[in-house]
Amino acid sequence: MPELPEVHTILNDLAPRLQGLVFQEVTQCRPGTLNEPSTDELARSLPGKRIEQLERRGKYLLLHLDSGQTLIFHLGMTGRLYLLGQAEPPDPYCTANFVLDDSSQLCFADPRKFGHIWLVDDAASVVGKLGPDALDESVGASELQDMLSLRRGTRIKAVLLDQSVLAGIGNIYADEALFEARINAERAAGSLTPEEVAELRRAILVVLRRGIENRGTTFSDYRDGFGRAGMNQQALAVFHRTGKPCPRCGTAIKRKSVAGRGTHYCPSCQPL
DNA sequence: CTATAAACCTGCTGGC
DNA sequence: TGCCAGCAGGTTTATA
Repeated sequence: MPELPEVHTILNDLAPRLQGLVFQEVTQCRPGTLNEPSTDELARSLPGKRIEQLERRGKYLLLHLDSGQTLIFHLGMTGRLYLLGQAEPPDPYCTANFVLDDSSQLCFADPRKFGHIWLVDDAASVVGKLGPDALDESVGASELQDMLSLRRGTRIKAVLLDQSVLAGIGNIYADEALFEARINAERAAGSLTPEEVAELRRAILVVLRRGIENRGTTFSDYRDGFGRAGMNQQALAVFHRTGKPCPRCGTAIKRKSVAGRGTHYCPSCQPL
């Protein structure tokens, strides 16, 4: 599940390789991905346009073009966006292949087709509703406190997953941040003490930065901008570790559904 | 407002 | 060993 650290890793990989290149051709290898406009239309309008700058907003990757338009990718659950090596065989799940003027190929592959590609005149039409980026250091504990007070009756896990509050946190890093901050996922957002809010803000930054340092979390699908697996799955404390010992106290990690999401936690370190 | 659920999709897991 | 039902999950949309 590509979340902020995974998309950030892809951004870091692709930005130095793509900046300044011109699209030559777009081919569709597999139907079905949710493209707006269609891949056919992308194939008609992208060639000749130059990539000026790459940007990440939450889990979205933006390619700003010299036409003033923005090509935007969201990887959904199983999406990959990577540079295909020269002799590498095509990705069996490739839904769109972007050929650039240095003959490198950018492959968008997505087995479950939850991903999206947009080409828009105004990037805000896609990312305009996002809250501040979860890595934005200008968002401190007091700003987070204000956001939580607006959603004070909602469970804290649901608030963390809400991209209009903070952008970029998904199921993996929500569970990890709540563990790091020793906060139960079912707590009402408004019930957190100022100390807990400050701890949560710190924890969010810690787990996201660690995820980036480890080049993202790969359980099965995620790959970086060169098609390689990440390493952060080895650093996770609770996510996907049901029954295994809590790294802090040794208690067996539990899993339950909170806000409609599989939620992993230490029942001893994160009491309700 | 809040919350839950369904829909999208398909590889994988678990049960029989 | 093999088959199949059901789960997983980001986001949007619909319904309680």
